[in-house]
Amino acid sequence: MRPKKCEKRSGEATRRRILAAAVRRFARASYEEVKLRDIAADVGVDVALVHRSFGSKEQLFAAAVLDACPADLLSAERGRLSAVFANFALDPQQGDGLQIFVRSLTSPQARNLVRACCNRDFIGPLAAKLEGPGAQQRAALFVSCLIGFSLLREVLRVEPLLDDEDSGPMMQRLLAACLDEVGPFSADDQNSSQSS
Amino acid sequence: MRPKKCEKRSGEATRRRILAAAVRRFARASYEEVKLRDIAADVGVDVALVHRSFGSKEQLFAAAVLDACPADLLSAERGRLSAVFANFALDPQQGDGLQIFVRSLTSPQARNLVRACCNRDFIGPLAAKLEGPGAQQRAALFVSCLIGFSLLREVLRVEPLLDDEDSGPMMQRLLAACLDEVGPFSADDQNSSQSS
DNA sequence: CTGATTTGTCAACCATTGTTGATATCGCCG
DNA sequence: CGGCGATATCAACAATGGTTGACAAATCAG
Repeated sequence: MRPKKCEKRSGEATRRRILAAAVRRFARASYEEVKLRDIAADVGVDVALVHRSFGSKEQLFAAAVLDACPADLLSAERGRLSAVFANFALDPQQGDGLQIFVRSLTSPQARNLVRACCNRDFIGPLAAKLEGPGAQQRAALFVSCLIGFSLLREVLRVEPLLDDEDSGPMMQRLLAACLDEVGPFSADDQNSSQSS
Repeated sequence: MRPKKCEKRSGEATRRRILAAAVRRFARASYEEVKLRDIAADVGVDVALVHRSFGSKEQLFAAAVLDACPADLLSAERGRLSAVFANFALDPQQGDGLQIFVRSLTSPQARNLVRACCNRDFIGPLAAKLEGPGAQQRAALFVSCLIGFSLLREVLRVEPLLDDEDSGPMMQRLLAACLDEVGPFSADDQNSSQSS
């Protein structure tokens, strides 16, 4: 039987430290770039411990994604979503949640997991807050803008997007346009149905 | 010295076939996923030849990016940019140009090259077509939307974005909004053309 | 034909990296 | 103390994949 007051010596504590280090690494480099040995070095333990603590690199990555997922972002009320997300996109330090997504988007090992997270934790809840036709599509477009922006800004570091003063309002208006689809977007697609 | 009318037997021809195979591979998988041995198998030659023909994997990738860069996209006149790009984003077969970008965005070996290409071949010319303040920023935002959309649609295959009927007009309006952004995403622009 | 140059192949190298099994060490219980 | 389980280390494995050098074969000059 497992001890109840246990987890004293280390155990769960080091596991958490490993997870934290993994989140930091995965948020700053792609899946392939991150080596288990680097994470181990961050924590100060052996590679084997990192591996054994989570089973495999993929499982560690999965745990990191779940741990860093900024679920609270979506608690913002409908009218403030664009502002909240725009600020979020501008501040990479605020959370590694989006970065860990963006960095690993093109990694084959991470793709399925990232897609699931993207649907479940972003597009789904977002669409639930929107009304009107094409809620799913608009939510997905919203997320794609957010990710594209973060990608060019944080990963590629494209210069025109680095300035917060300029990018902030612009980004917010763009996101609002995705959501409020009444204005520039609506036109006449009443016929379109929300599939799936 | 090299023969003048030469390049008949193989030489340059196989080099081209290798490059074509590389473009196809790099457009469908990330830098790390693509193995030189796969490209060699596509063409029907040995790995060593692929390597020796281009010097290294990185140089081959660079050649592929340059080869696939859809520079002609920007020849569209100002009023049709959003339509042209929206259609382009919807049709992955039309060219591997955008895909090869999107796939390799997060690859460390490709990052510098991709950023350079992104600035030189997309944002720069695009900004030159825009007037008003923040042309660079709007062009960058335009490209980020395009890339984010392509990423979620083609790489991640997020469902709500897969339907051309829904995504097409939506994407076009979003891109137009990036370009026209004189005020707060002017509410009424019915000038956009529904093409194709 | 002979020899040199290009074009291509074969096998091996080498570094990287996730993974695994044997082993030591610490905390605890009887 | 002596054993037990969790914790952690070490060394080694195995597979991958880019790279390299020696060599065969085709092409062309003379």
